[in-house]
Amino acid sequence: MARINKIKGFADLFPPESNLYVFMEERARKVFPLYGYEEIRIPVLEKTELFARSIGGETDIVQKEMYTFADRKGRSLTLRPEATAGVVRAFIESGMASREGVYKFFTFGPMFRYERPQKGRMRQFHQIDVEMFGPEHPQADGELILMLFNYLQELGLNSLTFYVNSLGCKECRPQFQEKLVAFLTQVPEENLCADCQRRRTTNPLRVLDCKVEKCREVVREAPKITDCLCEECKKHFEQVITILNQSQIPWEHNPFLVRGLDYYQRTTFEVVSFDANIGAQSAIAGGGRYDGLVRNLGGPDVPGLGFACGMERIALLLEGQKQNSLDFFVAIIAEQALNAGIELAQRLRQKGYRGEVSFEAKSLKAHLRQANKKKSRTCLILGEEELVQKVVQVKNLQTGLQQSVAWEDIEQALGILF
RNA sequence: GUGAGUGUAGCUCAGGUGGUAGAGCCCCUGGUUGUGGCCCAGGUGGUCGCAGGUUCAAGUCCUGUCACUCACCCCA
Repeated sequence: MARINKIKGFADLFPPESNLYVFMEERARKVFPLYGYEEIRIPVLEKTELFARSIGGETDIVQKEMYTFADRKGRSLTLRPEATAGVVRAFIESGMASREGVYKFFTFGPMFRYERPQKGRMRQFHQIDVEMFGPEHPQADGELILMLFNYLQELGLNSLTFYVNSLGCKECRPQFQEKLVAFLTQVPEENLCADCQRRRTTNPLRVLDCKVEKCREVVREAPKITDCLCEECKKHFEQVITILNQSQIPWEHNPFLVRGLDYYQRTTFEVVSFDANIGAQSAIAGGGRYDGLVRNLGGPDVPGLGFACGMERIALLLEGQKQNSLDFFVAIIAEQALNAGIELAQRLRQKGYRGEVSFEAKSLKAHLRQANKKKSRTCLILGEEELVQKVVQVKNLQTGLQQSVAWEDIEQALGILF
């Protein structure tokens, strides 16, 4: 029979790799609640319109990257390409948006984008998503970035850079865009790459983070958004910076940081790694403030901000870290001892020890090889003699020391023999 | 959507000019009638991505096709 394989850009995760994901989730559950965030669960599938309206109809995500299907009644549904839209929808739909206060949530799960896969980019990928609603204060932006920093440290990640920028608001951004367009139109065509020649009319902000060298030269002379901010935005940005400085976050102002989703306002940020292992996709997290979004999706005018971490990319940085190991491995060398082995193992598990029992009697040599391979700390040997005397041989696989232990003392012995 | 590269054992890969498949690792067994990791010996395992074509003969040459990888665009 022909085999059926997984579809392009989707992955099966097995140990040891899967352990990295467990680790990231575990640390998220540890760190985020320290700041008052609670975990939520929301659907993976939403009405297509939700994404078109929140992310922006002209963005690449909506234009060419969405997994969109018609359901059995012909309604257009889309697998979420990012989490924020769904969280905002749920926030409004639950009625929470209409009650005042500060709301803090985090969630994680799969996202879907129809792109050509490459290193650090999958069609089904996973994000850890954090959202906060309510505060308009710059301290909220600052603390959010601080929490992200804290979380990444908790994962053991160092040498990261936080790029921070402000995109202005509805008032000042259009003014800046005008200036930028004016500047770009007087640049000789041959000084820009083909993409940017097109972009300077369709999406001028994107020219700012083009990677082509000659474009970057042009951009160096271009007007900077942070020089064109209105008073309010400028003050906001300065206060965010104050928090970043007092928190000793390794941050840099990147005036060319433009995010690909339309809903961002004011603060935006991105965390990048220069680790060789991560490939060309160096951004491991990104986010910002999206003050108009809740209203835009039919809710009240509640400010919001948040970020997402790309788990696949972080996994590349963590690679090979987490290896599961056992506390004991029960080697059964006599058929009659199989059931006693199960019983013994069960008692140890009730004390919190992790271990496995062999389900078939084999040579002791084969068992020890296996125990060693599974990186078990000890091997419990159960054969004919032990069965008769109601004892078990406990061998410490690190030291090689071994001793006979009565069944009723096994829990205690395992504690000592570590 | 664009470009480049790669498909031979579970994994990493050898296989000038065509002559009907190899190594290392892994796994299993034995060397030690019940003692692992090192060493030694042996063993399991392959429709050479798939389909056509050329040829007495194709892993090797030609055509097509599929898959994967990396990069661009863009994003986490």
